[in-house]
Amino acid sequence: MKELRDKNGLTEKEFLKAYKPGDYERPSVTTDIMVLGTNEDITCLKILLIKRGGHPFIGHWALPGGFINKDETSYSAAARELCEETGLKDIYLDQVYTFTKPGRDPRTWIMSIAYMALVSELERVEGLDDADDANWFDLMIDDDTLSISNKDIGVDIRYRLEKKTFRNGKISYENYVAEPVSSDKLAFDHVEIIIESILKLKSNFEHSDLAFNLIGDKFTLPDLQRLYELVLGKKLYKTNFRALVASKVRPTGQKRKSLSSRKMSLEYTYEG
Amino acid sequence: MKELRDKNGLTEKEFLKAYKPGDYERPSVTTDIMVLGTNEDITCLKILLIKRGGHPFIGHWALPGGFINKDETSYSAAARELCEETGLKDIYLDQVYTFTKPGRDPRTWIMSIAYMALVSELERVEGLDDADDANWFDLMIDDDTLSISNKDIGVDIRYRLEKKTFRNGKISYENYVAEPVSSDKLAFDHVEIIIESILKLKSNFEHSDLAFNLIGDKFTLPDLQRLYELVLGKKLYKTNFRALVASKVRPTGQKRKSLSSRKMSLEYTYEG
DNA sequence: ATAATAGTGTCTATCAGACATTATCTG
DNA sequence: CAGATAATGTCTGATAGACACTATTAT
Repeated sequence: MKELRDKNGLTEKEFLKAYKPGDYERPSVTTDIMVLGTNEDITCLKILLIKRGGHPFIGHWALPGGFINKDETSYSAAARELCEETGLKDIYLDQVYTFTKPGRDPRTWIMSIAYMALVSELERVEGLDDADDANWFDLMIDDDTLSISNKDIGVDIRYRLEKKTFRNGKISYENYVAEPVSSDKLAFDHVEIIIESILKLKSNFEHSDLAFNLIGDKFTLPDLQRLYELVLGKKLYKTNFRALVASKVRPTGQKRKSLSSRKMSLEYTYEG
Repeated sequence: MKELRDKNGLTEKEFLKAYKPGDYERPSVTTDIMVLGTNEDITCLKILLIKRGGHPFIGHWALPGGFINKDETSYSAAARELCEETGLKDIYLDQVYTFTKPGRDPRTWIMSIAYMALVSELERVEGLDDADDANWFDLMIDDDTLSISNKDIGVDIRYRLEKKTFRNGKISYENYVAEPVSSDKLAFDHVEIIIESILKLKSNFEHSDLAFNLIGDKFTLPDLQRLYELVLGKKLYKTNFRALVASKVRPTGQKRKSLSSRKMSLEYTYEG
């Protein structure tokens, strides 16, 4: 069983020794990372974008990311790029989807493995406000509009969303198609990456502990509830919300002001 | 805004015209497809594997799949490979995860975008039993063992599963690590692909209509329930199950024998 | 002092879990 | 006919949705 030979009479060892990768074309593969946080009072999601300094899409805003090296996984590449470009590390980072449509990058054949990163309020500010061309943007999404804006630098990128139904085997599912309605647009197919990631975040949010990556180590329940309401896009009932998270949190015994309401409230921490 | 020039003074058009992909190394990218079905009486999941005819892993069983071409998406590549290798088309096909660990292919740097395909009993048999080296295997998975076997051809591949906890940001999640316990093993990291895909199938199964891709157009409720029990790995109560699927199915008015029990039962169809 | 928010109590509709009963079918 | 399975009815406990009320807090 060990010394099987192929049609050329080679063992596996001999085959691998002689192996030369073919001459057919190969794609470049990048990671693109959607980094999400919230603003001070948890009223708005924030997304981190980088201004492109070279062609293509020069001057356009894009997701941070970069090419994957031969000796790393896509996860390590995403973590490395994130740290290099923003200083963020040890944060939540998860693979979302791989984008492969030919022509998605006008240069050449480039696939992108999309990741989603979540940062809490406390880590969020660090070293970014004055980074060369990185900036946090308000991200707002509802049933028919996606908007990415930053008043300070006068950027307002808007897409109109249209629901479209796709079939897959015997079942069908809905997805959004984005049409730009502002003169500013995101680079590449990064809108699609953002939409896909947001949908995944929403659908996992209620039944996982993802929320605790978007809030500090110590928090109040009103703040946590604001966060849930912000991501899910709907009001929740206080009592029901507290029952939902009761088993996940533990009171610290302290009190603190809620970030959202500026009122005193009991402080809690995540029971990991 | 249209005629931005980069540091070399080039417009985007000029840049793209002059663009030469760098000389740095690029990975090959394949798709691997986990095709799932069930046996005649819905007592066992079936997985489609192909026997490798060349190095590496010559003689080992592997997921069907192949390289992605420059002019197609990973989805089209998966659909194309599936049709070429098995004749299956117009079936459920969905991206699962992209595997990138260096060394996962002993030849060279190869990433794989994993897909999951679901086929119903009726389409399933078509043209495969005597395909060169493709075969359906019984797939069984529980908390500590994964087994892939086919009595007819005397194959019994087994892995011991160990739960391991990983951290991601502030939260932690569990995953399985597989150790082979049979002399036969799957090619490459295909065990990991199978485990990841099965977990995704299970977690989506209850709250989606995935099930209807694994059963014929017309079916009995007892059969549909067997399918749910098989995938979820637990007994369900008839009444509760019927309440769950009531809104998704419609009686045809006919009767037919259940595949699982061989008793007469009302026939239903999927209300897409 | 007042308006807003925190914390808690409770009522209800819904739904999953769990049996029980009767009808029907196969061998 | 006997044993198994189909179809349906109903009870229970958990939980999400929905308000109400009181205590606290910021301005």
